[in-house]
Amino acid sequence: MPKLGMEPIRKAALVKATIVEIGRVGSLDVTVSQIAKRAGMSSALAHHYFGSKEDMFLAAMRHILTLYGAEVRGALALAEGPQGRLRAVVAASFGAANFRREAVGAWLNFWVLSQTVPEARRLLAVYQRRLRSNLLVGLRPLAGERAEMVADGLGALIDGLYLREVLKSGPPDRAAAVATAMDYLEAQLRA
Amino acid sequence: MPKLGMEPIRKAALVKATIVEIGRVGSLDVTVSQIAKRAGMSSALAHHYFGSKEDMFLAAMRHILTLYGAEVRGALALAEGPQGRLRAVVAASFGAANFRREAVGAWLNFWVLSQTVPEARRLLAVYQRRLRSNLLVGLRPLAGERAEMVADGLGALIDGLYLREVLKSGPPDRAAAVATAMDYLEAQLRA
DNA sequence: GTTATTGTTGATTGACGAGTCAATAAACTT
DNA sequence: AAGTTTATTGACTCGTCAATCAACAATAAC
Repeated sequence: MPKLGMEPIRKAALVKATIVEIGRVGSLDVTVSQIAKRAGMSSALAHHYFGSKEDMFLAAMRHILTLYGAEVRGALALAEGPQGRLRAVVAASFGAANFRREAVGAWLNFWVLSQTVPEARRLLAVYQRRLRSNLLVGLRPLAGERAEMVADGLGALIDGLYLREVLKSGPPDRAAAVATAMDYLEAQLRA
Repeated sequence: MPKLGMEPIRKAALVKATIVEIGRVGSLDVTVSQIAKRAGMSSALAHHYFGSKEDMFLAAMRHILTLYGAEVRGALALAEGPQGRLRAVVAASFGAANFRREAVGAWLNFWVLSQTVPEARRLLAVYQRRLRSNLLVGLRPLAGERAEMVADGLGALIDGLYLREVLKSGPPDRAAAVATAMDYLEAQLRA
């Protein structure tokens, strides 16, 4: 009963399933069959739409980065003044959509992937640059020439908070993460 | 030509080789044969001394944590006053022995491992607790009741700096990492 | 000098998994 | 209605790899 125009639907389902499975298993050692099964199709079909498992990983990564980008852009649109912008970026980084168990687990594994796969490395570099530049817009008026150092520190801190979330049990504590990051920011701006 | 007392030598060689190979390949997808070859023996012998690949991973992890612990303890022995202690812990965290490419790569992968293997998780939790408590000793006299929050932030920041090192190319910049961490600390203590 | 004990490996087993292929079927085209 | 394109899968190939085994060698123990 082949309806036409299945491609985007199937691909979306596979991307979602990839993230969920990576998060569930906790590593990139997920089989294409597992992913395909969760997405409700055969592994052959998964290979039909994506050429390889690596392609699926990369598509999943792009998806997560897109989500993140959208959340930041949305928050930034409502923000006012440098302080508001900074708070918006930090809050969006730990937004409910990004800071969920599966996404965080997937994130960590994409970091690993970036050690081997150039395209994955590129994507992660894009994310880092974007975060850095978003922070700098808010920081320059407030921290002057110290802005760069503060941005680097805050960026690393955010990544570190993601990393630590992996070890924790129970649901992610977004408020605590935001508090820690904002605390850093306030301390730096007191200078 | 079997000399006796090979066990500790072989095991040490395997542990070292495990770390190097994980760092080189950039993931836990290293074969026992690769590790054994680098350590100058057959894969069968590797299995003889360690029951399984997982055991090798865990031994490698323990080794890295031991190195780190030793470096911290050494630095702490020479340190004077709360400030000195804090600086010592931070500097040791980015010490030449720990903050090398292979070790950082291995570290990241152990984080991944901790998602699946309880013992790996336990080891990482021990590291986190130790770091936190080391920081708190120095922080309590200086930051009072804010000590806990600052310790958590600094801990996450250190992990984040490790994480970011993975993406960088070229040799690790220890000085920059220490500077960023100390900058955070000074900002917090200015309150 | 026979008998454990320790060190060592090549060959083998057994399982698993990525990617391909041939076949089937429904839709669209002309 | 014949032909083309899209959707879909079960079965298969081919490679890889962790783990085991059987065998051999050298040292220590008695």
